[in-house]
Amino acid sequence: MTLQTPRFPGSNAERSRLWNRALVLRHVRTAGASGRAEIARASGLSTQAVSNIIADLTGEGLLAEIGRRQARRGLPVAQYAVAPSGGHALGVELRPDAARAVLSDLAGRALWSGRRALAHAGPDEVAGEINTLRDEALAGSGVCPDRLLGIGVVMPGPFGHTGLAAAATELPGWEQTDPAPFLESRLGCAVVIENDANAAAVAERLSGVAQGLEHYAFLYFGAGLGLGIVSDAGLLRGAFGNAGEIGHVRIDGRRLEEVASRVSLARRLSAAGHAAGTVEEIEAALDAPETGQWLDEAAAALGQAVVLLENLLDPQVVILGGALPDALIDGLISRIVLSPASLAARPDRTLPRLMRGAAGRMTATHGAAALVLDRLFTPRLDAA
Amino acid sequence: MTLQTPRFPGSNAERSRLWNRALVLRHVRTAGASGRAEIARASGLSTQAVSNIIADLTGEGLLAEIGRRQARRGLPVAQYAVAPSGGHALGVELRPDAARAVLSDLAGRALWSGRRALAHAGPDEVAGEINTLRDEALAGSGVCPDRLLGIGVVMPGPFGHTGLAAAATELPGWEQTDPAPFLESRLGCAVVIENDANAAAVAERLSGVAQGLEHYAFLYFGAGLGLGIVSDAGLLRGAFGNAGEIGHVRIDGRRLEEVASRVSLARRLSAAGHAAGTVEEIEAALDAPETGQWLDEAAAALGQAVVLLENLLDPQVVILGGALPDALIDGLISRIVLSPASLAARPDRTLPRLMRGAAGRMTATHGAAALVLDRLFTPRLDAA
DNA sequence: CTTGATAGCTCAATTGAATTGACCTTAAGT
DNA sequence: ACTTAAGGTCAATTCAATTGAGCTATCAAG
Repeated sequence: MTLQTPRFPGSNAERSRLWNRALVLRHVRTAGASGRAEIARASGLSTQAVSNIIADLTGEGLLAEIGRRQARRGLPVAQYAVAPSGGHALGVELRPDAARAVLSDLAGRALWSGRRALAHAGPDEVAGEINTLRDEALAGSGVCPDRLLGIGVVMPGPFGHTGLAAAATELPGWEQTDPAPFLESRLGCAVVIENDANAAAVAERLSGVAQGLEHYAFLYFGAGLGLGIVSDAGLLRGAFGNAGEIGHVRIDGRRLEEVASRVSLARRLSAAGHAAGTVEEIEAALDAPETGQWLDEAAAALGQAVVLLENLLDPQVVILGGALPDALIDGLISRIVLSPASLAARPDRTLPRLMRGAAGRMTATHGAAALVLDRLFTPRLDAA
Repeated sequence: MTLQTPRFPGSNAERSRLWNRALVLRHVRTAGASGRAEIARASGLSTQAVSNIIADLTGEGLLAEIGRRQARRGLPVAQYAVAPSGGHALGVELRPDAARAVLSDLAGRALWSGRRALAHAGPDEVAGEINTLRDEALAGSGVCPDRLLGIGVVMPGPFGHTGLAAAATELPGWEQTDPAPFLESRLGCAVVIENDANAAAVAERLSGVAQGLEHYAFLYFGAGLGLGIVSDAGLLRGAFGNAGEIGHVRIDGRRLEEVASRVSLARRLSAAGHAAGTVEEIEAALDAPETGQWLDEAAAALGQAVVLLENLLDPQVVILGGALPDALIDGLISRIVLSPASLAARPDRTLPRLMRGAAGRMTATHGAAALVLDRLFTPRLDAA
């Protein structure tokens, strides 16, 4: 084995097993409780192979038999389902001033959540705070430490040096540090790093409105406007992990973020004398005329952006979500008029072109946990 | 085995072998002639596994020992390289009025090329003409029929029913026919279908300027303007295979295709009395003032489009190419002023942000053949 | 000119995991 | 009761990768 994981690693019996294990778990999760034969048909494996894998997984507590059902003829099928408490993931959302965390089980349910203020958001302090959050989460939920599959961390992007003006959201002190290996060595467990939009996109696939979808885009309202692209059932991350910087795209001569973001709404509201620093305050100003004006303007710009995404990426659907009240997302969706001159205006559509994300405003934190769980359910050749 | 190939098929010993074979071939092709030990290090396989695979591949004629080189100490390494005549691919570019074809060897060299006029471009006639082209190609080049790995076909997209106005380039009679399975059954060999931009993008990776790159976008000048997106070393195809419709994207209120395409240039030239129906005629009018005006306007629009792509996809580079004279592509590249407010304006770049494609104006036809070859060199679990 | 180190490679045995085919179990239809 | 259908287990086989011992060719040092 090389030290540097190659782009395409060689395959062998053990990696085949890992791949097929993920295949079994994924089928059980997405298609619901299933019997061996059904999983075998869906995966192309022999029933015997599925049997062996199921024996492993039940032994490890990841899978559980949930009874037998006599459907048609024949022997009643032994139904297996993911055991929610077979594994857990800690999702951490890092912001310059605080870290939020959620401990989630395999079913995606939050067992514990917490928050810690950050005086400085540099690598050392962050590692320490995540460590504390993990301890609190495990203690507070009674979860056994060796049932923690990994920690997902959502950081504000873009990562590395780019031509984009350093937004106020970027974390200081991380310029020289590659977050994933650093945190992995400090925390002693698997760490997945993503930006908020990507995490939100993954969360929707795991337990939101994008279940079963393989191609979609998620427009994420954070401080600015982010974009998570899922293509061929995987995240599109780009050469440096920074794909999806849609906020800086110019629509009608203005950066999309200036028109369609929480910051742009807050600016408009506070100019009119409303407090608009938090989601709650924004929610309180739902009926303000400024909110209506913002909706109209934002919807016009977003409409063009969505058609742009449709034409470039040919997704099954575009999802809107993030740290905005559901009512505002719905308001945007109802106001957005999508051009029929788009790839996506196909007559045989089954899904709407726009949907609202299901995860609500804790999307990013939940998404961080979802990143870890997603790895368990996604066949991969490259690691354990 | 299921009949429908599942999204993620199960893995077994035989599929592992196929995967690892592709891994070996890919290394030898991209890194040049190599010895067993080097391939083993790069792939993470044991030297023994590499030995066995090399024995297979040389037996099949796909790989050949090209001598031994004593570099440093130790036993001189037996160097292996792809045997160019070990396999061939027929690339076919379908247009409404004609089909062009190239027979290419494993090294990407064209051994034969030809063209047949099409009276009707419906499925039956096209299958017949491709059959004839194959026979002519094999006869004309002396290649053994069982050395033909497959046929790559480039068709004008978008495929299926979309909201885009049916361009004049679309082929009639294919509305009800899924091209790949239809042609596969008619031609009795593997068939790969793509649009022109995707094929061009793959061609650049196999033998052009994108060798070794895993993230890039190819702006393709065909009749209109197409976009091939390579992400994570694979084509981004979208839910219905139509990703990359950049021609319909609006820049400053106009469809990009109206400003930056061969058709737009031809319209401008012919309004000024120049013939501009073919690439040759366009080449003859290189110094016309209308050409200069077109270059300025097209470059301005393309500059915005490129920054858009950079921000959405975070590619290593954006490549321009297709059926335009090299001088015009170079003219565009030199005129395009890229905003520094872009993800791609990172200080540590090693590649320019824009490059000209290497394949010239037969890009699409060569790309069609490259599609077939690419499969041989790309590890895949899903098929033979 | 010998000797040791280094690197590449081969042979034979082992191991991991999937497949195959025979057989068992349970239920529905006749 | 008997047949059919469906799910599942057991044991043997097969495929392909790994492991470790041993061979070969070259360079470098004594």
